[in-house]
Order: sequence, then structure tokens, then C-alpha cells
Amino acid sequence: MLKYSKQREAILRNLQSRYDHPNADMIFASIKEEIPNISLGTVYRNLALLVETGDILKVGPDSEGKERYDGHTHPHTHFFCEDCGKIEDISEIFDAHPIEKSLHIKIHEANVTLKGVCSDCLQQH
Amino acid sequence: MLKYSKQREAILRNLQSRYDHPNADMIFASIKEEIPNISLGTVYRNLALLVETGDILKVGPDSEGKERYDGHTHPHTHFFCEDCGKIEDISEIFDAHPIEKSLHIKIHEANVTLKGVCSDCLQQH
DNA sequence: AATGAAAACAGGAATGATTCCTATGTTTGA
DNA sequence: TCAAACATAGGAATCATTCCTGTTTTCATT
Repeated sequence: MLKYSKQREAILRNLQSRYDHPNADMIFASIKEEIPNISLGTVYRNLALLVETGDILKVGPDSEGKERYDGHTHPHTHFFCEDCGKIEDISEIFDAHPIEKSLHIKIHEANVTLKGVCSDCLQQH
Repeated sequence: MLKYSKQREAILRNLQSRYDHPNADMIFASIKEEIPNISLGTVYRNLALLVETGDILKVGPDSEGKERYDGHTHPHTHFFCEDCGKIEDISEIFDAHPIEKSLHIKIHEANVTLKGVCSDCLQQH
């Protein structure tokens, strides 16, 4: 049974309030302001728990090989800018239902990640 | 300038001849039969080179956190079976062109990965 | 064919994100 | 209020991948 912990709640609230798809270290640093003696292991363990309960999404890894996390779980697509490294949400989704039916498989998750150059970086040449 | 190496050629041929999306260790083991003293570092370095030249694709990471590689570079979708761990190719693709136009971004790569249970595993309950 | 510089290699050490371990602290149902 | 079950902090361990170094191979030029 999953018991309450203020660390886990803080991590969830933190992720739900931001849109920058942070990695474990960024979340650790942010939560530390609120709970100074939280440990990095606790951050990792709770991120894994929250992914398992479906409260957050694991995104990535990014160009540095680190996992990123997203507190917004509605189906959407991620765009990784190869220039500035930013990860943006895009509302379009991939409809997996036709595949599920035609191939007789069960699809639990459809991840779409795009890589390229964002409009900001395109303008700066 | 990129010089010829029999190690790199063997890695490329190996990947182009199989459909199981192997990880670096599996490729290492396989190439070792042909070139017994090849080193794992050489496998990793050449996989990175081949990804860069576009001759192979990096897929994954899988459920064990290891990167997988694919010698077939036509656009396609990957399906990860959560039961048996197998990675299958699916011909459907995600058309990123409309997004590129409407958001004024440049898309270089569109990766779609599906997770679920394959038809073999569904039949065995 | 011989030469030399650039690129590759083998083997092994280093890196670092993530996971694991253990003694202590919290939560929660009874 | 109690105690079992679960969580935590802090630090050690893991291990896929990258880096380092001395040697070998490739290849354009003689």
C-alpha cells in the first residue's frame, strides 16, 4: 500500500506547476528549497512511483542521456530542439487504435518525439 | 574524413541482416565470431558513427535501460512488448509535415514508439 | 612500393546517472 | 497509543557508455 509522504507530494506538485520537463537533478534542486534535507534517492524512487501510478510521464532521454519528467499526462507529443535543448509540448497525437485492431496487439502507450530546430532558434539563424 | 574499417563494415552488415534490434553487447558478441579481438569500445564508437551518417538508427532504450540499434532506416514505428521484451517494426508512420508548417519549426526526425503486449503474448494469456 | 599524417583500433580505466543498502523516521489502521 | 508497513537520508554500489593511450591501419602522395 502506498503511504502518504510530503516528499512525494512536493515532487508531484512541482512537476505539475512547470512546463520545462526537468530531469531528476533539476527537481532535486527545486524541492530542496522546500525540504532542505531531501535526498536524491528519494527523488528517483518517487519519480518511479509516480510514473507507475500514471501521475507523471517519463520523457526522453535528452541529448545528455538524462531522463526528463512531465507532470502533464494528457496525450501529447514532445519536440526536442537540437540547438537550445529545450523540450516543447505539441498537442498533436498519434492514433494507435487502427494499429491495435489490425495487428491484434494491446497498446498501452504511444510515445511520439520529434527532433529538430525550434522557431526561436530558426530565427537566430 | 571517414576511413574504411573492417570492424565498422562488419557492424553495419550485421545490423542490416537482422531484425531483432540488438543492443551493443549483442552486436559485440555477434561480431566477435568474425573478428575475435574486436573491442567493445570499437563497437560503441562505430555505432555512434553509423547513427551520425544515417546508416543505422538508435532505438530505445529498452526496459533494461540499454540502447537498441536498427539497421533498417526507412521511416517506421517500433513496438515494445512489455511481456516478452521483443521489439517489432510496424510500417505506419507519423506525418510531421503539417506540424512543421503550422509551428514554423524544422523537424529532422520523428520517432514513434508504442508499448503494449504483442499478439503472441496475448494468446498465452 | 615507400612515406607520413589522419583516423581506427584494442584494452583497460574512468564517468556518472541511477539503483541499492541500512539504520532511522513516519504513516496509518486497529 | 502501538506496531507493522512503508518512507526517508545518506552514502555505497552498479554498470552501460565514454574516454584514454600506445599501437596499427588506411590512403593520398610520392
